[in-house]
Amino acid sequence: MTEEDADPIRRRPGGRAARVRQAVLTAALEVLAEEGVARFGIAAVAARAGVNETTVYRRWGTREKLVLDAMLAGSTEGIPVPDTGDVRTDLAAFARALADYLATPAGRAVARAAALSSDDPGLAEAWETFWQSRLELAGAIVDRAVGRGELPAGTDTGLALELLCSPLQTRALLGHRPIEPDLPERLADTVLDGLRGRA
Amino acid sequence: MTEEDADPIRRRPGGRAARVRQAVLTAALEVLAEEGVARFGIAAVAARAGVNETTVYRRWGTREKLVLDAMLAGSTEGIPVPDTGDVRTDLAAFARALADYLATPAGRAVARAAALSSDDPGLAEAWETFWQSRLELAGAIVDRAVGRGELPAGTDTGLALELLCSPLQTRALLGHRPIEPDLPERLADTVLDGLRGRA
DNA sequence: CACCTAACGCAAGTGGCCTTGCGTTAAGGT
DNA sequence: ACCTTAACGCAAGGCCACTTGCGTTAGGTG
Repeated sequence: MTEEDADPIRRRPGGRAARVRQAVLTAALEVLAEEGVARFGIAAVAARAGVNETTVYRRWGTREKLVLDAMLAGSTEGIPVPDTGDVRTDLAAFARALADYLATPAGRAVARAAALSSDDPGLAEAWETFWQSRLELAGAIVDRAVGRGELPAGTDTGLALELLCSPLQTRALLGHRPIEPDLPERLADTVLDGLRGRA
Repeated sequence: MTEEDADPIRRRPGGRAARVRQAVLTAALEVLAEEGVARFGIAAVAARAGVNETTVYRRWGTREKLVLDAMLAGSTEGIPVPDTGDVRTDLAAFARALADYLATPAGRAVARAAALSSDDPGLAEAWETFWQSRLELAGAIVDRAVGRGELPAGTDTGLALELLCSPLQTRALLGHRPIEPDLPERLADTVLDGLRGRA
């Protein structure tokens, strides 16, 4: 059974609706990157998308839901996950890519938006899946290292990535303090030593 | 020379002004803990403090400044910094205390508020000093360990605390995902091994 | 092609956040 | 005790996010 057939109302995923949706989401990402989360408003998004304000309110309801949907839709291009055959190189490169992304207006906006809307249980769950999918991709770095014997068998992939990424995320969120160029590399080194234990 | 004398306007730190200030700040902390950052409003704070709305707006101006001031004023009681003579015990206890604090409504509110207002340069600087003072206190744990020879001489105190604390902060900020009971201890262990390097 | 209706545009209206002008209260000095 | 004025209360108003009712457009179907 398909879920579309279970829908009591006949939806119209065709032409105009899809066009409007795409225009609004891309406009939302642009406004988010330019104005920031605080000044992010439905009116600006609607104007840029060439769509009436009412339409946006009816389809998404609140700012938070719109931001979330825009993130999910625009998350096709993510942070690249390197695979050079060396854990240290991979982790350092990934940390640097994340740091660079968080330094962009869009990156800052994503982090802020998630922090904002994590009060709502429903939205929090959606963000959870968002982060989860991201972390699973990067988890391949650690898993491959375990397979090659570079890291012990019982290594906690999630803990490793949290140790590597959250310092960067925290600086971007609470942050004021910039990310030094050598920070990603130092993080990767320290985390690796920590995972290997006192060998 | 005292800085009060340099002020061109005669301030009145006495009786009523101080009473109003204290009432508003405590009311702000209460509303912040109960309603969260998103629903935090000047009207609710003024009503609870038994003060007119206008007074709050004139003294603080915006929500962000009020929240920041309330945090700074209420930061006298902070997270205790243990000193048991063992780094691992100290770090684990501190991480647990931080985790417990971030689990409370007030703790969540503090983190969210900081993430929200970090767009404004002036407020970001004020928050920076806030975090800085907190981290310096906890830095004593690492410094003492270096003095005892438990950690190498070149240990980066700031990096150590960031590795220990930011995973917890990130979970509280973006988070949905609860902090497991054993997470603080595992963080302390892994970070310690990382700092000691491949010895 | 003709019909149905989901989805959009338009415009008026609501409520909450924030500002402003003016009169009143009380702190602090003489 | 008296005066000055910082700080507060009150009330009116502006601004902006958000809602709602209704008419119109255009996707989808027989």
